[in-house]
Amino acid sequence: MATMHRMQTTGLELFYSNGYYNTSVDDILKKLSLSKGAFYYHFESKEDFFIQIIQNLLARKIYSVLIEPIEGHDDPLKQILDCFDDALETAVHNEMDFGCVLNNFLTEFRGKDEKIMKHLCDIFSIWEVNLVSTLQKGKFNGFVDRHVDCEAAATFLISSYFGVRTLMVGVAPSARKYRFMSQLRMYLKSLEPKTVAV
Amino acid sequence: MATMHRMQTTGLELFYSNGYYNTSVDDILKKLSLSKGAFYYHFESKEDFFIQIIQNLLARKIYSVLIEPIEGHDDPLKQILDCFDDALETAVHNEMDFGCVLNNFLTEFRGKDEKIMKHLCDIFSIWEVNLVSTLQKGKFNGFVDRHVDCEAAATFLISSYFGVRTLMVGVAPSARKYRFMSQLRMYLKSLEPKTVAV
DNA sequence: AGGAAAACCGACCAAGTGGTCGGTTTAGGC
DNA sequence: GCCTAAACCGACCACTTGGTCGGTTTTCCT
Repeated sequence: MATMHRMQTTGLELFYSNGYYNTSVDDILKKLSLSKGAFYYHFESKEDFFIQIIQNLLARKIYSVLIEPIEGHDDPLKQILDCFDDALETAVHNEMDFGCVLNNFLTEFRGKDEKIMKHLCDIFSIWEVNLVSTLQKGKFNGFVDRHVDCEAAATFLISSYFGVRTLMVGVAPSARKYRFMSQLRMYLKSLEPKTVAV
Repeated sequence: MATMHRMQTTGLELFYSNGYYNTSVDDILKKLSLSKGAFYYHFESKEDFFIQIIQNLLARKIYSVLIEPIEGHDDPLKQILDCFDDALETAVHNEMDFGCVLNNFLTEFRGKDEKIMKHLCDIFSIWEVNLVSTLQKGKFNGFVDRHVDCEAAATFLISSYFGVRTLMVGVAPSARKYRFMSQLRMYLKSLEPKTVAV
């Protein structure tokens, strides 16, 4: 059981940094000093292996970093700002950053492996739905202007997050983060309820 | 010379839809009914081949779609909005859309091939610099509020564009485009000069 | 027509790929 | 101690990869 978990952890590490197709099963086994036999005893194929990683590790990661910090609080706009800020700050301090895991895998598997794509889209969908409903609740509670199109806002927020994570890899991540956050703050402000004109 | 050009064109096609590492030289040659000999007569390696594609095709494409339509006009905010709208509309109608070419390659080569990364970053940089200077000119001409941080705005715009292109692939591209554009319009509005209070 | 250079062919190579399988080690219940 | 089954080993397989090279065809200039 411990072996299985170790395989998944280093599997995700390598898949994340080298890509799925560019990481061989042997690469993972070499890093763990294990043999082919051990791998195919626990998993029936490389694809199956990756799907289990998605469900066991990726899904939890996305939830704990991008969903859980936002849902269930009163002011969604402030929560979103803080959540993005934390996530980007973590990325800045991670010298082995390769962008948003979900974004990278979505890009890599597009049109190649439908089965894997389905699982990735499921995770993405959970994030999106949560964001939309959090915004709608914020509207109900008076933290978001009632004219705001919550689905549109969620799409825009996710887009910008995916994009900035890609931009931040490598060149001046800290500066890019700072610039991004300043504009995000402006955008979020435009979602706040308009004070009634005198 | 015609052969060389055909190779680059279909090379870009396949690299774009399948990824660089997941596309073999043989794949490209099979589609063109050419042989290994022809390939290695014109190019010294797969890497060299791709670099030439970047310089000959990718650079021009990015310029004609994302740079040229924006620069040189008066109101940069309107130009950006129209430019993004056109680019996204093209993507919506392209049933073989796999996201923004530049974004995908930047993601794929990160940490793998420094030489190629350099060339990709160069193209990216040109786009970024152009966007910043266009915004600054807009500021000078009174189309952009003088308090706007142009570099931050450019980062934010590029981020959101990269991200939405990824989101639009596959699931409901048209709806996603519409939602994105509505929020982009809002954001760009917040960059307009504030009318002086009465 | 002739000849040389440019363009192209395709068999071949070493290195890797995902996956198989017969066999060995290890752990736990009796 | 014994036996079974889970866990693991590593040689092996068919196949693909990027790249080479000796040779053939095309093209074009004189």
